[in-house]
Amino acid sequence: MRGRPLAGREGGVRTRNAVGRQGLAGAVLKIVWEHKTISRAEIARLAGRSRSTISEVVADLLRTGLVREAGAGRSRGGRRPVILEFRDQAHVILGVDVGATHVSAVLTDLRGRTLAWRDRSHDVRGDPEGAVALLFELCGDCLADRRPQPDALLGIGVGLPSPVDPGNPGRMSPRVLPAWRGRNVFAGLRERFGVPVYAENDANLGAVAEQWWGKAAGSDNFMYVKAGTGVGAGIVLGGEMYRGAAGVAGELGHIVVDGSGPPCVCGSRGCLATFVGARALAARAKSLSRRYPDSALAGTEPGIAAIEKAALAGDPLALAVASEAADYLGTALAGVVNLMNLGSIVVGGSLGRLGERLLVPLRESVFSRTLVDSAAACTIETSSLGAQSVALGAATQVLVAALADPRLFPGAKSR
Amino acid sequence: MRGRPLAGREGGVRTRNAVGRQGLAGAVLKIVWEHKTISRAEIARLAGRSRSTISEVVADLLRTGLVREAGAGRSRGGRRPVILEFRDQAHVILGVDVGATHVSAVLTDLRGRTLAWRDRSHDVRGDPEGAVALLFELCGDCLADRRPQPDALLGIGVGLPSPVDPGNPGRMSPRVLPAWRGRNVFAGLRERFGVPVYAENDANLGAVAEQWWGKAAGSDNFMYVKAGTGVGAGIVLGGEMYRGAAGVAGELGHIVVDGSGPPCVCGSRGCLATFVGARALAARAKSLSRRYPDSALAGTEPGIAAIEKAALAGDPLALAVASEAADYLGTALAGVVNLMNLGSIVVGGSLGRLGERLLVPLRESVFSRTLVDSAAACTIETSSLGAQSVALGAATQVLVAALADPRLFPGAKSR
DNA sequence: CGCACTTTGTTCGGTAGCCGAACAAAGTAG
DNA sequence: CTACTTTGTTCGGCTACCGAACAAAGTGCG
Repeated sequence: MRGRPLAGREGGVRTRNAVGRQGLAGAVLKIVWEHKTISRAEIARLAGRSRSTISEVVADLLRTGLVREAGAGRSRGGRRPVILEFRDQAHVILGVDVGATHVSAVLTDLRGRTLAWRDRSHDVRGDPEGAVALLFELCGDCLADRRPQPDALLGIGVGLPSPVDPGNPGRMSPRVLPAWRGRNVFAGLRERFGVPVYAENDANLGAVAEQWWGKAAGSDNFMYVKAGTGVGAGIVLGGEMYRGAAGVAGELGHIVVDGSGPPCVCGSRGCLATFVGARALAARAKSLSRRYPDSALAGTEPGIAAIEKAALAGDPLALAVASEAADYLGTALAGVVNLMNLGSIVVGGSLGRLGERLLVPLRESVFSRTLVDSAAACTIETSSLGAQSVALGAATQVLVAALADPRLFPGAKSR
Repeated sequence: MRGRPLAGREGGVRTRNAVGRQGLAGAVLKIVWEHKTISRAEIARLAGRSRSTISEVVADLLRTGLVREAGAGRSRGGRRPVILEFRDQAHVILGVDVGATHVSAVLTDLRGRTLAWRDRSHDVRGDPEGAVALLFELCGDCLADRRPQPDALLGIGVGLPSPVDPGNPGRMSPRVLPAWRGRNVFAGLRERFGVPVYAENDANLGAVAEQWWGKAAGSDNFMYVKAGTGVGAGIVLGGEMYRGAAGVAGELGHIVVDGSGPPCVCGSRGCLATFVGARALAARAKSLSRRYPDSALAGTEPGIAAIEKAALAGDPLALAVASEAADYLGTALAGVVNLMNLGSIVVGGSLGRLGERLLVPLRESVFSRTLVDSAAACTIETSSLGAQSVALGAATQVLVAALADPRLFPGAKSR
């Protein structure tokens, strides 16, 4: 405690006056963004400030070009309000998704709309230098597609399959990308494109994407489950990303779902990962194939993509495998729902793409194991954002940062 | 979204100026409380404010009697500072613990020291009116013990074995105390003693007690496990009590630890509650008694208290039962630790009182199932606060509220 | 249609909270 | 003894915000 001066929010003290009016400006900007069009008087009511104060703040925002006046609105029994409009096209954002076997990039506007999109398979672990080059290339390609004004680029968000300390994005866990000297990559991006770079764990970004554009919109306590090669989760509590004591929260794969199940690398038995990972699904498909001789998967060595495809086509073997996985996943999620009293769960990744075919057995599994109070409060859905999910979340985290502090928008006048 | 004006904290906007300087006053008061003795200049450094501002705030606090000047401190190379001292005896607090089978009350000072203590067995569910009368009686007894100045009582905290909505303490889940008309009891307390009354769930209060006076001090992300008749948890994340989407977070008992275990009332199989609840422990002791003919428990129908007592005396049957329970509990906690990346776990209730006899198998169970990153960050302990734990936490929540807003201290001059 | 009442957005003076400079008091180090 | 620190107070000033007042522009009722 000694020697460490308070940094930022703490004990309810307002965040050191140095922030000046940026706090209120950010709140107002976010209100305008949320409503798309809104009057000054309405902002004043929503923000709990006087009209005079809001007028001043809005005058600043008009100067930045993020907000503009767009005619008169409908009267509410008196003078007609001046409608303010958030300019979604004022800036663009790059979002990058670095997976284990692919790199992709998306260019979005300030409303999460995709302006350009690139996806390329690549063995990131085997060729990390190549992955960095590819990352730069895809970013350049996306920008070339739309040729935004200079200074229109707001920032770059990067998603990584590894825990990321947001206060120290260069120092990521070396387990996944040992060859990346982190900081170099991010510093390189910053220099090449001349904008801030934000790094974050991929499951967390999936959660951000769902929170802003997907099924979790409006939910303050929810979990995004990324069920693909492995099983990870991004957890949002009280509207904020939850990272845990050491920044590695979200490891869903080692919840025990069958104490007498097969041993797991973590030292336990019957972990979720031994039933739901890509390898486990493939093995299960193989061992069940005798019972389903007509299945398209019978006699093959199916990968997770093949199982996903077959299940979507209604293949009974693939559906049986998915249904079993859903039952185990539901067992784990039921425990989480009971403990955390979540408002919603969104499932993404390969399993998430199965939609109703996953949801029916999954919901059955969860709701048969939860207490009424908690269960009534929790909705379970699959993601609708598809393969762009993580890249979209990566772009969104840049938007989040800028909406909270409008000074991050290039061209925002110093005042 | 429409029509609902922002209430309190939201989107980083400061909490409506009506708070005035109380925010800073609360922060300063808490700093003084934490340091017990401290100078104005040191407060200024810790709070990140100027010395002039802190001087003004301190002048207000001196007038309330909560803080006083206590001579000169050691020089740090210049003029000697005036030492300010928090007056722990300025006020007293009542904390009440209403359990399923007992009612207890504690009177504390502002440092969590017990000034008076009453504990009485009572069938709360069978005789709710009697429980209310007993509650009033014990509060009166505690006050009679010490006869504090009129106006010295700061408030009353009440712990209940049921979810409590802190914004609406009268409307608690009717599952536990159907006969209580909630609001009447609290309103009655408020009127009888003339102070504010705060209600909260008992496991949450156990967590508060550990956070302020126990093993979780300094931990921002931890869980308090109350393992007695049932299994519940109080969860603190980011330093704040976590309540979940509907205020019922903390239901630990229905995490699955053995998918092929016995059926549970919740609809699942092999829930933690089927292995660790009071009933499960008793049944297990009975079925194991043949193997331990020398045990004090052999041939009896042991309750949880008897098992606890025997285990503390080293009885091999009781230890075997406790050890098995620890293994199951550890299985569930390992999943939670992996998912939530907690900084520490404190175990209270009957099982917690076993100390090392529980901790050795429990830690073994958890750490053999957790990944290095998360496990390295998590300490596991048993509570050292004993039977007063919940009542102490109940008193503490009153202290927390008052430290955050010094206007709650009686006699604080208006300005 | 006219009149009373609303709502919006701006202007302007005032206030509360906080800071920084300046200062006196009281110390330490050489 | 001198130079430098640290503490705590005083005081002027800045900034964010509010509220009152007002003009502009609307609605609704008689």
